[in-house]
Amino acid sequence: MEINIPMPDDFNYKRTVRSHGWYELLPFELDEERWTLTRVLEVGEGQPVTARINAGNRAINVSVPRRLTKRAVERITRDVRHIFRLDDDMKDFYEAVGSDADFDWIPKQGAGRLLRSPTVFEDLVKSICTTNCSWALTDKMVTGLVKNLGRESEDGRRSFPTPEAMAEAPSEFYREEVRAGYRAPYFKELAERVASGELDVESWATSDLPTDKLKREMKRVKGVGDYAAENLLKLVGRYDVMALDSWVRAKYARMHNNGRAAKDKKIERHYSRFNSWRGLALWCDMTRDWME
DNA sequence: GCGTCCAGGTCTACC
DNA sequence: GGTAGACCTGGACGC
Repeated sequence: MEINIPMPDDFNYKRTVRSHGWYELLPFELDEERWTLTRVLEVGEGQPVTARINAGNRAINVSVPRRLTKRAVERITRDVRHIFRLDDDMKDFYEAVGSDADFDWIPKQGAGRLLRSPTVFEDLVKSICTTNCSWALTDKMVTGLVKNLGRESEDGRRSFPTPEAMAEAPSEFYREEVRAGYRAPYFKELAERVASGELDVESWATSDLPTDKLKREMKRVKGVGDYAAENLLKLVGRYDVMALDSWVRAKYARMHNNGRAAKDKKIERHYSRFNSWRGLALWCDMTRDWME
């Protein structure tokens, strides 16, 4: 069956899909020729469903291989809206960057929506998987989690594991199968805290806490330091943080500092005129050439 | 084939 | 609050 979800006029499907590396990590898969984004989604009690997503003229088209209940359709619609941030109001951001010659391409192209997972838990686990390793190892760790602990859809693909499924797996599994190394106990502990209800990470998406307090909360999770917390803050819609990592520092050096390393303070100053949008302006600047 | 470095960093102990 | 050293993995690189 097909589900059509209206999209805002300023929404750029391709820019959003390739807004950062998440589209390369299971349970996302991108067909770069057809621009079909495949994603295994949970629909509640029943078996997960493999959704094939593409963009039409005015709506996002979601194709699923079986007829779903009204409740399941509502859940998929909610997830797709969340993943592509269709409800984000980009007006203020576009106004902030639109009058700057180096950034006016952003509103013109409809960039700035960062692809995210259906749950904060998944974004959090994946953020930990990006720390202190190559992208190839991040991919390997996420693949290990999904293939071993995810629930199977009808075509054999798997969903992202729930906190409960991750809590049941022993620490050795994370070390030996997922190849998570020193992160192994962090995954186990995080999953147990979330599954037991002690830690509600989904509330971070709608939290009223100021950014610095929310960041402190996030950093109480083992394995989450400044970079991972700030990356996650961007994914929950807080753009007054930079999330500087070695990739951004190297890219900034190439783009704006004649190939020489720049101090973090200097990078922050470069985008400070965008105030609460500085983190998003930075990321758009760094990834401008991804679609050129 | 082997050793070293480091990648989309974080934790702990110590000052 | 700031910093040094340890920490898993695996690909790239030099020898």
